[in-house]
Amino acid sequence: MDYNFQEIEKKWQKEWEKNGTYKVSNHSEKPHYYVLDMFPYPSGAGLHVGHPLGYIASDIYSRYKRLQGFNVLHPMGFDSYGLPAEQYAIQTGQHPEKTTMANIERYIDQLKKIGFCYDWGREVKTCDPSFYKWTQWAFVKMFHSYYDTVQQKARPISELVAQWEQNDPTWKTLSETEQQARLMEHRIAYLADTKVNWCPALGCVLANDEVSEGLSVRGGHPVEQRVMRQWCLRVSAYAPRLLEGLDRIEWSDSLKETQRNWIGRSEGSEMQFAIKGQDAPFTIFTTRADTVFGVTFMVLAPESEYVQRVVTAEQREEVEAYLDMVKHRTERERIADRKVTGVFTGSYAINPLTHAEIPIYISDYVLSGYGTGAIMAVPAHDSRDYAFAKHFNLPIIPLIEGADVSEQSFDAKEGVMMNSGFLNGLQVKEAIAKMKEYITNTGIGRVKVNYRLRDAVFSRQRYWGEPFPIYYKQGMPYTLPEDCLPLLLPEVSDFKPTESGEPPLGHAQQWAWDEAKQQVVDKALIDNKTVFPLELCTMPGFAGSSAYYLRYMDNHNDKALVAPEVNQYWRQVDLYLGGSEHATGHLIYSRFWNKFLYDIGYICEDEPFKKLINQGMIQGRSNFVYRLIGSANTYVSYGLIDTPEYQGRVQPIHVNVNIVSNDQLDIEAFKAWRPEYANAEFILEDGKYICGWAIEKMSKSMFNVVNPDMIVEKYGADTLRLYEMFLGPVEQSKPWDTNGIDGCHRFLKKFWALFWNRDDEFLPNDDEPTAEQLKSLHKLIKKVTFDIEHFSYNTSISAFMIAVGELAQSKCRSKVILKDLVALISPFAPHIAEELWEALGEQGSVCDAAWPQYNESYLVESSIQLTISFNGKARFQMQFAADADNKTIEEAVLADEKSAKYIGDKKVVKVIIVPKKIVNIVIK
RNA sequence: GCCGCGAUGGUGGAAUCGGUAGACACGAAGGACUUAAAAUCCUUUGGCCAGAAAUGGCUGUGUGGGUUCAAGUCCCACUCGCGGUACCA
Repeated sequence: MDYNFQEIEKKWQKEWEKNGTYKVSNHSEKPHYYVLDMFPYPSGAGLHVGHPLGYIASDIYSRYKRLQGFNVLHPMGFDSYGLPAEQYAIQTGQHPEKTTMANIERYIDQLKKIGFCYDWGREVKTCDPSFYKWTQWAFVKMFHSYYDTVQQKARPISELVAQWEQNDPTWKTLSETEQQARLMEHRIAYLADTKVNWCPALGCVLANDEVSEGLSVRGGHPVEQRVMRQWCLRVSAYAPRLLEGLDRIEWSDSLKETQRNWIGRSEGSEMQFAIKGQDAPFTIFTTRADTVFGVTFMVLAPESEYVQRVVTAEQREEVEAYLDMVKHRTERERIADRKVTGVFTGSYAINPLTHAEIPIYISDYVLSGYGTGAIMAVPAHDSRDYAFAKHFNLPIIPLIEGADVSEQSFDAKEGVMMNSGFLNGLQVKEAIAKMKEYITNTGIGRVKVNYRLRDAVFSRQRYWGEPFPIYYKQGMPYTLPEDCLPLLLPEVSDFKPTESGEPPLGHAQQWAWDEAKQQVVDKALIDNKTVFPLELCTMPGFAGSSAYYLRYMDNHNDKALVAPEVNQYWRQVDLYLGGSEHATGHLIYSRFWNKFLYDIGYICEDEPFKKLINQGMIQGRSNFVYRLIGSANTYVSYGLIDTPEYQGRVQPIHVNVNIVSNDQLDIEAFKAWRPEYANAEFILEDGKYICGWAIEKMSKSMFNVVNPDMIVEKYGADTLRLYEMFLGPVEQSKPWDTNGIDGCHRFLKKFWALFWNRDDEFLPNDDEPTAEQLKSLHKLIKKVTFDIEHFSYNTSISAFMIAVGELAQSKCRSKVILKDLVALISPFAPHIAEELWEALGEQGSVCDAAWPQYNESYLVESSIQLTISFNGKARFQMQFAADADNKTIEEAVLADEKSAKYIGDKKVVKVIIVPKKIVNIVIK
């Protein structure tokens, strides 16, 4: 009987669905384990072979854990709000919901064909009202919370109000609007005028992680800086905890490092500088308190609130012109054109130590959002200050002995101080410490820790996102009552922003009345005599993805995001798989969101993802044909392009990889591919046209996209699963090359052939396996167990190939061996495993089998007789952890406890005989 | 610039704790079966050299040093590639 994968896979996928094999219960005596994939954004292009890589890896782990006896939660869902669906809607007028739902259906269809063990009953969609109700709910909670910096946690803002009512006499004198304004400065979700990344092409603001080098990550449109009134999340308050939490989770070092850099902790000092002729000083932040003696000027950020205070009448015009210029420069222009600019304010500061008068400048190299937006400039020891000083001809005072600052600054924190009063002679690090102590004692300043992490801008001027559950009264925002949630996304007449520049929801005036009145006013929870405007922005993409992992635990619950007892059972994601591109976006926001929910007591773990694996990218392998330059339609085979005849005379052109096999072009398919190639002529080598190749991103424009459906059709899901894992380590990026897939397919055929021969005879028998066969099996069990735990699936598959080869060779068909082998392979190739499990007469699904255990005693060599003959030339040296001098081998082995392993009553030590052999010696 | 990661045959990769480098697979070459093709099976396959052969020798993990009886693996310096970040004081 041949291996009919199409029939087998269809059969078992149907069986699993019918029997609810992958349904997971929230109540179980078994230990829990939660394996999660980063849920996909369902794009119109469907899945390509790169997408399932991580899903397959996590599926194998889930199935393995299940066989190990865990109750495994392994869900899938869709991140279905976002820009591409909306852009498509603007272009075509199709409702984003319609295209999104169609895309999701296609994704589910494609995913189901690969045989994942998802519990589809737990599917979530971020655009589903039953889901975004909880996104809105969390936002309302954030609105009504503040961050208590003493307790280092979020608390209800009502506590703050209570405090003020008791201790702050001015509080009661404030009007309601004034009180609201004051509270707004403390809320975790707050409305503020902030400098934002405005992308005119998208008509929308973007978060810092959505911008790269002055261009939007999606679409690559220019981004400019603008001050706008926006919703923000006080992520920065969590910076210390986001940093500290990294030490308690099992993520890759590189990812933790990326987050550490993004959070950007820096320890320094805040210091006050008096302004000549004014009473109030201003404050700067520095990490180099030791360099105060070398300060020769001060610099303010253009947006600094100090600017207006220090500008003198005669400098005003010049300053205004500069501020205007800075304002109109886009982020991209600033990055591209990094020449020194700035302007003198006319004022002078007083150096608190030398009492020298130093000029105050304004320049855009100082950022308003970091520190205090003002710096003391030490040109001798900071390269940016140095460039500025050279440009404006300001003095440069070296402070470190031996540092030559005639050509460039000396930025390193090392050397011996000079020109620095009481710091002279100290090492830089000592000087920093001493100066910190000095400024603290004298009250000039204080020690301060700064973070680079900014608050997240949370408004998007878009249609396809979660509406804010917010209405406005006298210009101040108020939340809708919780029982009005979800506030549904309305229908609109147009998905573009309104002409007045308002977000698309401005088109939904009618809805705002009908629905909101229905939901809010009718409940008489707010003044129904007045008509209140609703917030027209929607939430950003990361809103829906920030807590979705909690919703999977309890996705049908309409009373809570997740019931407390359910949350206490699953607790957190044990293993999370996804791309590292989310390092500074989703993976920060999720941690923040989770910590917030933890603070207010809704969930029991303060880190969402215990262990995280970043799967690598699957790159495309493009193929090329080489057109002879000057010819209309003649193509030269790859092997000839460097011959003298054609060298330098050909032009590579991408060709669809699906009409190329092992780099050999299917000439007829090529002619049929596009009309312009119908009359193509070829200069062949050995009668074949060979294509060149290159590794590039997998994309439509390179014609190198490979669709998993096609692979499943041709080779089966089990082959696809095996091959994706066989390509290399999960965490590594690697190119997809369909050529190699035959090897994995052949392996499954050979595996099948252990059970059935050509004459439909069932081969497994009841023979007792030999010691040799048991040893091979147990070696395999040990290896595969180890490999899965270390996500080293590719080497497991190699081990399977060897094992199956050995069995085929040895004619061993013992059911004892085969049964364990089927169980071992089942996480990798579940369909064929189910079929063979059934054929072996085993009860139930192989998904419920027990993971085979290995027995060390099968693995040990019984004993070795070691005979060493000395030929006078070779050098032998016995190396033991114990001192081996003047001992016989036996004595040395007995003495060696450091390298010893005990298996049963046998002692095994490692003996190294130089030069090359290693022998395990066993002594009873 | 700074931070992180990496570099092994024609290709993807293996070598898990410093111990026979190149497992496993693809591709290639040769052969068997076949009218033929597909499928399947067998042999060879890092490079160089010697040998009729069995086999033996040399060389070899980006470059240059070092530690060690022993280095792809550890240390130092460098080159190249990938990813992140960028006036963060």
